[in-house]
Amino acid sequence: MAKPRSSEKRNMIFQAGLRLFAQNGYSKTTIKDISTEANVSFGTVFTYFTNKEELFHLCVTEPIDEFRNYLIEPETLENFNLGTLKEMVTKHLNFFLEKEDYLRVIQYVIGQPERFSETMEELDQFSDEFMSFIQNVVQTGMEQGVLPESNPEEVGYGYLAFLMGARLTFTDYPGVQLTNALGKQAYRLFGIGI
Amino acid sequence: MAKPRSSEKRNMIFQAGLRLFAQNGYSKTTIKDISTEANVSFGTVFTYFTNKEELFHLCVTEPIDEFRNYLIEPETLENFNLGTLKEMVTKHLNFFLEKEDYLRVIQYVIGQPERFSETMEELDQFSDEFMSFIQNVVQTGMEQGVLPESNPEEVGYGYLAFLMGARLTFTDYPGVQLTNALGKQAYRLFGIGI
Amino acid sequence: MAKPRSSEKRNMIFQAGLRLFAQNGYSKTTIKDISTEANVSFGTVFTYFTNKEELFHLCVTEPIDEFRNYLIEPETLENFNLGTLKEMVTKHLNFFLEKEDYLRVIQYVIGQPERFSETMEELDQFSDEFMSFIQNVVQTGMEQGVLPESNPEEVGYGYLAFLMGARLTFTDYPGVQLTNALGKQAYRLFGIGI
Amino acid sequence: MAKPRSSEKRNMIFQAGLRLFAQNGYSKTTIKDISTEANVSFGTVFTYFTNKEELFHLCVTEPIDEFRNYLIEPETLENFNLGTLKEMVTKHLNFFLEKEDYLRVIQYVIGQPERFSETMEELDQFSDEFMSFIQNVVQTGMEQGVLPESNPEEVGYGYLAFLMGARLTFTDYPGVQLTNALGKQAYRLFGIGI
DNA sequence: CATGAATGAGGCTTCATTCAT
DNA sequence: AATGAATGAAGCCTCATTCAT
Repeated sequence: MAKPRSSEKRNMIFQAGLRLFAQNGYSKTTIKDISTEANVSFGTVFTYFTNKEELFHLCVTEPIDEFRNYLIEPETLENFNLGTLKEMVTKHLNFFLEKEDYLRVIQYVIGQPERFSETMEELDQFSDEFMSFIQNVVQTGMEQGVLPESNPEEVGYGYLAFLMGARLTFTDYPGVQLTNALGKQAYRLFGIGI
Repeated sequence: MAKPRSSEKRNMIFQAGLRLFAQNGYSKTTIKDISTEANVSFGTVFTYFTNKEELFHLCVTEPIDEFRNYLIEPETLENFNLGTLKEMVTKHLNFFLEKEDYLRVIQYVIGQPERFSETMEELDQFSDEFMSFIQNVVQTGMEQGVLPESNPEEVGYGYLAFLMGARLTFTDYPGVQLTNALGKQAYRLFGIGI
Repeated sequence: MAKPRSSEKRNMIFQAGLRLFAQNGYSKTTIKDISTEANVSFGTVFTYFTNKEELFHLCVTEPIDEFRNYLIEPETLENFNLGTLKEMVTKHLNFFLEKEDYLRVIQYVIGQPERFSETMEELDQFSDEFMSFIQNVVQTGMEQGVLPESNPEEVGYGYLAFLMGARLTFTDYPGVQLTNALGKQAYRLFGIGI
Repeated sequence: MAKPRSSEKRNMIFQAGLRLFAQNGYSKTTIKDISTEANVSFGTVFTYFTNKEELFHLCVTEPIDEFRNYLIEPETLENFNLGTLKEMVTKHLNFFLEKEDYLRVIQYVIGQPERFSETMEELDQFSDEFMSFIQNVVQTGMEQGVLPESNPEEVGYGYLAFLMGARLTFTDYPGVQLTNALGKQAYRLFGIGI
């Protein structure tokens, strides 16, 4: 009963699931919808995923590793200055604004933590890691005199809230323009006036 | 066919609907769940609401007016200084952190705008009003020399994103502590304390 | 619990029921529909009729007596000639073509005899009476040399079938024209060529 | 989404639907009833038919083609005489008396034309074709001196009414006997034996 | 008598999952 | 591995009937 871990078709189904779960939520999305979107027959979905719940869980959790590597860059800490900070912020904002489908399902899960508790746990863990990284950034920035006196925890809270909200709040807006506008505000959260 | 607009039972159902939609989303929430939670029989739900969809739509849109009056205070503009600004921010944060159920359903809708397009429209309209109010606040603050040079639109974007994200991101955290922490960050978005 | 036998409102409800049962059948017609059509409140229907089933049964059976008197005229037998026969046929045809609503519900019941067995019995009884009357007419006509040699039973069968079919088959056609056309055919069933 | 057009099971469901719709009408007949009668699971009905309404519509309209071929025989016109006419009448009567289930649903639809307007249209079309065929028969019969002077349209009306009524009126009667009795009356409608 | 809110049984339909091919 | 017909549990909604006002 072991499901194949990788294959062309599995990926098609996975992407289709991600897209549709993001757009319509869990219950509204049907296996039929997914199979159609993936150009795959109905039964094939069950060849690669045990059931709908597992597919959803994997759509949310599988990409976490990739994103961890992308969003948490130790180099930022090693070689810290205003330039690397701004690069980091831009990277974060772009990611949150571009990975629309993925962020949506994440927000979907976060919005119903009791319902998807198991999935939520894995997200929480990543969220903690990310927050802790940001706090490190703030700490480092303060120590090096690049950032003003701040409470690293508070900055972390605010920054994460800001990033999540950006994705949630501005669905239709053109990306680049928004990145610039929100970028300035993000710097302000770190205490940088420009 | 005309459904009674107000009654003890209607309100029970409404509140139960809001609570459950917030917790489990639209599809997962059943009319049976709602009627049980409201201590009302199954059929009674349909005495007050045409169908599930309408109940959901009303759960999202009916409170808007009340919140408009609460969140958009023209007095803030008439008598503007750092104190009134901080009061406003505190009020906003408290609201976004306390009206948990309501904010969750709003975020649920925003996360699936195509699915709930009609409901989304009414939310968008309110969001525009709110953003425009914030921009007025920034403009007034700048004119009076209370706020530093800023792009009002950018501050509006950032502030709204921040508020929405606050609610979404920190579900379990104790309110007061978080209000303080996030409050400082909110001021920073207006350019205060940088 | 005795229901009032006659009243302005009862009659309104009765007529509305007849009309709607004729148009939409039993199950599709709701008490709400009937009360609305009768300009009466919902609950009032139950003031005059025990339940829906009884209302339907009465809509079909109550008018029978009136129609018996109209359709079965002993005078036709007492003073028989071609003229009275033609008068009778015209009367019958007009009745079957004009009492649209009533004939429709009758045909509705006849079409589902197992479903409305009790109601059907009363209709059957009337149908027997009517058939027997027609056989008498034929017998009398033959004895008086007005009608050709015929099997009275067969004429009765055919004539009733013809009348019922007329009502069923030609819903939209203009009455007078049809009465003339079908009248000639009815005479033929009695063996009269014109 | 495409439903299989033919299969053992589809046919079982179709026949069961026809039988039950004929016996109890549309609303009273449940999908559960049909599936049970067809020895099929509940859900299987929806594998072959989109919904109840479509099943009903098809029960009424699908057999039309077959019956068109059976009831409308051009040969009757090509080789016309009293014998072929009587054969035709017998054929028609047998059909109307034997296809009990099918005729009942037809009459059910005709009795509620507003309710089943789409289905009714297809029936009307066939009815026109049939009537036109009968008129041709009468015209031909007159031209060949086999039938007396008649108004073909009137004969058509009367004959169709007669056939429809035969089925409706005599539900319980033994077929053969009735065919003979009604046969004679049918000839009379064509002006034969008067 | 008149009214209509309250109730819940019952029907249609959807859809995840199974399984034979 | 791939397919899709078969299944039936579960949800929404309708509506006859009751009953308190």
